[in-house]
Amino acid sequence: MPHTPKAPKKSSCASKKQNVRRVKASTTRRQKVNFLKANGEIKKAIDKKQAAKAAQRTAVSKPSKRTVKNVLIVKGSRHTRGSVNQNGLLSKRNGKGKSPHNSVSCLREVKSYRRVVTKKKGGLKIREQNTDTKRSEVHDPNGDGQQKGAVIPTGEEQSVNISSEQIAEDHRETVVHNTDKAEEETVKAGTETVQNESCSAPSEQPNSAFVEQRDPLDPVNNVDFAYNNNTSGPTTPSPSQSDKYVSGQIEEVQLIVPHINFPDNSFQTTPENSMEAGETVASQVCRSSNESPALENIANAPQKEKNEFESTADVDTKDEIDDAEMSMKKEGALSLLSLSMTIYNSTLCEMGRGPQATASLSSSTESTQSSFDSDSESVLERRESGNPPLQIEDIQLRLLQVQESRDKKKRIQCDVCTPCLRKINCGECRSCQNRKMGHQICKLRKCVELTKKPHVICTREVESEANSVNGTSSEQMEETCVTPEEEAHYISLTHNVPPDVPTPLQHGLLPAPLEKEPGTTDVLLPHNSSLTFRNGAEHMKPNTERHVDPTEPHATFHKSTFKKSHESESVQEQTFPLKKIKLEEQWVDIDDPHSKHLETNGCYEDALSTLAAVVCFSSTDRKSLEERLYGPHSCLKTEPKEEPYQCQLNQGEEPPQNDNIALSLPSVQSLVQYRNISVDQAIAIEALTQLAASPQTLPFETENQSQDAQRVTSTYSASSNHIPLREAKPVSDVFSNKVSVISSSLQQPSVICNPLNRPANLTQSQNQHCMSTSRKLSLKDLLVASSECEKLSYTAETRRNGQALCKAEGTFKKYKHGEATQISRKRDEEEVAAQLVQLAFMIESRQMQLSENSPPKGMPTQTMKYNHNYLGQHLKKQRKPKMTPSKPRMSKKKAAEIEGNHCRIPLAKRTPNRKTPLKATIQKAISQQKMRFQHKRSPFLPQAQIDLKKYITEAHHENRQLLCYSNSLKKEHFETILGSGKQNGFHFKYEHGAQSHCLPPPNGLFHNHTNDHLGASQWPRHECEQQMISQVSKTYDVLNHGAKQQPQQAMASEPCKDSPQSPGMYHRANGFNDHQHLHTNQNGFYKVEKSGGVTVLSTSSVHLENGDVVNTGEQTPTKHTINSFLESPMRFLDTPTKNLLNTPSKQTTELPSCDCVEHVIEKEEGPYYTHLGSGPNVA
DNA sequence: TGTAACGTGCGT
DNA sequence: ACGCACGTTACA
Ligand SMILES: [Zn+2]
Ligand SMILES: [Zn+2]
Repeated sequence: MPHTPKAPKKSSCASKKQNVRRVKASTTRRQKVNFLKANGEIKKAIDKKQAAKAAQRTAVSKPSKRTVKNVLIVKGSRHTRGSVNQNGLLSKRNGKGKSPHNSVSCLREVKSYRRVVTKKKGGLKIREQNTDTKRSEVHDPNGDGQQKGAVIPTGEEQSVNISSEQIAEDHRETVVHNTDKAEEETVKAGTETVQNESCSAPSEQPNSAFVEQRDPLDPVNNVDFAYNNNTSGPTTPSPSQSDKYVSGQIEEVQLIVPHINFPDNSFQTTPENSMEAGETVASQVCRSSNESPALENIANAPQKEKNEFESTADVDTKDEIDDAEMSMKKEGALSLLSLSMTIYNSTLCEMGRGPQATASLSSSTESTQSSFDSDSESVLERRESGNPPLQIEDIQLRLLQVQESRDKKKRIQCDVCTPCLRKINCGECRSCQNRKMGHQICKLRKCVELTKKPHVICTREVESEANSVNGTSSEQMEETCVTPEEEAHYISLTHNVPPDVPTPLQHGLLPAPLEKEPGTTDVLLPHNSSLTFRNGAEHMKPNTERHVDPTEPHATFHKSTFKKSHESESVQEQTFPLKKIKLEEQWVDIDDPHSKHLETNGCYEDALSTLAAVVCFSSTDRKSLEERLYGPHSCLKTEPKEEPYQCQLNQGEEPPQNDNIALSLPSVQSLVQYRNISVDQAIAIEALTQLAASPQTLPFETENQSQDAQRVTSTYSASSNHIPLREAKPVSDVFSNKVSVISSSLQQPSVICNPLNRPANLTQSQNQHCMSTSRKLSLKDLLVASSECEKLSYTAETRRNGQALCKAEGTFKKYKHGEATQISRKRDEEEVAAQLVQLAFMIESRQMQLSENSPPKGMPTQTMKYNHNYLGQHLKKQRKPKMTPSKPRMSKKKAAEIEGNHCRIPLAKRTPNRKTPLKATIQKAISQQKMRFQHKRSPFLPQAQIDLKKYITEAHHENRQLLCYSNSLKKEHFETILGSGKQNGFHFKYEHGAQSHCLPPPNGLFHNHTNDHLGASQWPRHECEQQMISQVSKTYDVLNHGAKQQPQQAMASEPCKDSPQSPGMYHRANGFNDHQHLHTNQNGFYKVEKSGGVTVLSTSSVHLENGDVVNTGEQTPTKHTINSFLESPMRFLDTPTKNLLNTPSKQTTELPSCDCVEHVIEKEEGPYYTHLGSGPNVA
């Protein structure tokens, strides 16, 4: 007794409220209003008729609610929704679509049934009475007795009423629903109020029908059957039953449960219920044979009713029920229930009640279902099922669990995506303006994940990622970044993806060498995924499986992988959700060891060797290198290098040679001897030369190699990155952000250039080694001295390269392998040459610096980017690498001079290219064109480069300034570099996610820049300035802004010393902040481009030359600057990035006070490119 | 309990 | 698709 009233009351209350709301809304809105009104009226009428009792009101309210619900589906209170959903589920089972519609349809159907029933039965009065009594009962437990009395006469009703209040409740509910439905019907029909009543009766009708049906069958018998069935449970349901189950398992389940319960509690009633249910089932079955549609309708209707009942009964129960239903449907955990149901049904069917009852049964079933739906628990409790309860309970528990597990409930913001990161409502969007009514978060803040559909997420996410990748828009990247889950999926996908990716690019072109080894393919996979970098690197050889695991993803994943990588980075920055973390963790885990190895072991040489190997050798070599690196870390260092290299060379040469790069030992040896170069260097040189010879193949190879190298390096850097990424956030959000940004930027920009650049870088590194060796500076020494720093830098570069490669790959794939590859090849060649030269310089500079050991500052951009990851961990290390970059810049200058614009242009182009893929295809086209021009130029052979380097190196110090493409640029460089470094970092950190994407063209470039900056800082500012050529692009604004503060400070310290330019630098930086592309000098090109929201930083490492020449003494100031950058960039970035984000405008707002800057800016504005690189390009 | 936001459906 | 409105939920 008490149970019944309570539930209804609750429901009624809720329903009332809902009704009110609904009414309001409905009035304003839709047809519903009409229905509601009609319903309300009808309800009222019914209520009046039904009972003068006050309790009736409640009943009325219920019915009204119900009606509302029925109608409602329209507005549908949640409950109704839930019911609707349930209905929908049921309907879905039946094949119907959405719950609301279904519910509506169900209602209609129900109505029809009712009508039919009423017509058939003709015992409307009784039914009405029943309904009334039921209602009264609902309102008043006492009513039950009345009802019972009333019901009793009907017979079936007796069983129902008598059986228990619970049953009565169920019936009541059903009745009410029926009434409601009837009302609705009346409303719809508009004419037949009587029918409505009759309809109300119809709800009872089922009962009557049951009675009729029952008449033949004794309820007891039914009950017995039910019990038997239940107990026997196993009794195989008739095939028809199975069919039913299939069609509507949930309903059946629900029905079953109630049946079970009923039998337990009330003998007759239970039997009735069971009978009903069984009948319904049977009827359905029977009908199904005859009238499948009708059955469906019926089933739906009952379901709806059930839902309604449930809603009325208890909201909570409803929800649960809904969930349970959902779970039931999905999981089929309810199989037990279904079995019982089937049993019942079968028994019922056997009983022969079937078909007729169907209509009535449907209603009855509905009632039963509804009761069950309302709450299996509540129902159980109410009904107090004895034996069955256990099963039921189990079932319920299962259901609950399922529900819980499946709980639809609200999803929560990912807190990772850019929108989620936004904490301020725009106040302009409709959501903001209409928040009260809309209850929606600011559109700008709406989580990307939430915008996605819940279930499909994985695929969609991947797709989205892929799209984003394709789109290359920073936004997409950011968006894709994404949901942790998605990320996880992505990651997995990415892992899978990489393999795919490699196949097209790597495999297609250079596959042979890499592929030769089985692992290579796997390796490729990691390569493919920029994200995986480290993982890839690490995994590449050893952990191919890991990558393989992900194989799930498809080609599209490549993109996704890139995105993922970005995302992962970004995610990491943002504090990825667990899922993301998981994925990341994998990477990290993988990376970590590498990083450890790298760090712990002076693998630096290995890294170089690996780079060389990568460049020169096939994946196998790489693997060997990796193994060496990882396994014999210590060994890997300088001394062992040669051996491993040799081995690698031998190994690698053989396979790779086949492809393109076969390195000739004699040549290598000759190189070694002739030039006093280490074997590694010689190998690298040869590789470079070969690459130059076979540019086309090179790109792929280079890419592959670069990827590998990146992987390797990435493993180093990545490991650091991964760790930092995780930790980075806590350590410094900026760093992490930067990293992510950087990575993203790198990836995108790198897309075209990176692959080439990387190889170039690698080659450069090798060349550098050679150079260094030639210079007599042993890489080992350098490595040892600056092993960490260099490692970091290299790793960073490699990472960048890897990322870039990944991106590039992705872009290539996306765009068109052929074109991209060709271009990339040309670019690669040119870049490689330039990079080689730069590298040589870098190496030299490093050596110089190493002696000095003050490079860390130099890390600027690259270090910033990569280091960001590291930063927290390894700032110092980064600094050292910085030194190296500075050299490259010098080398670049020299190269530029020697080569002409090749290096520069390629870099510039690269950067633009990178940019282009990301943001604007136009830019890409332009850049590509430029690149093409540049590429046309023959790449520098390593030897030639070395020679050049020698000359250059000799003249470097003297010529450095000269080398500096533009003196003014130099100043700018400092500023830009500093600013860029800082800015980049900041931008990346802050903006990267949203808008700006730093596209570090060549890995080296950024590093170089950073390094240069550092080096510059270290070195005499003058030199730095000279060296530094900053191209200011709109993007610079942000960077500059970011840089402004720190750089200014740092710069102030340095530049002031060096020259008046420094102030200009500051100004510039400030000015640049607005929107400008900073282009660094030959040494390092900084290109910061902002297109819309994306900011791309392309940096060519400033050459050490400056640093080499002097700077050591002054490095400290740069350190400060660097430190300030690292530290302060966050600050700077915040505002600028925010500003940028807010106003991605390409405002060329304030040009730097310095004329130079302005000039640069002007020039740059058009092409974005740096004067050095872009100068020609732009020009 | 109140707020913010998700989920849903409908309408356009 | 987008917006609107509602109901509901998650969270504080
Ligand atoms: Zn808003
Ligand atoms: Zn989000």
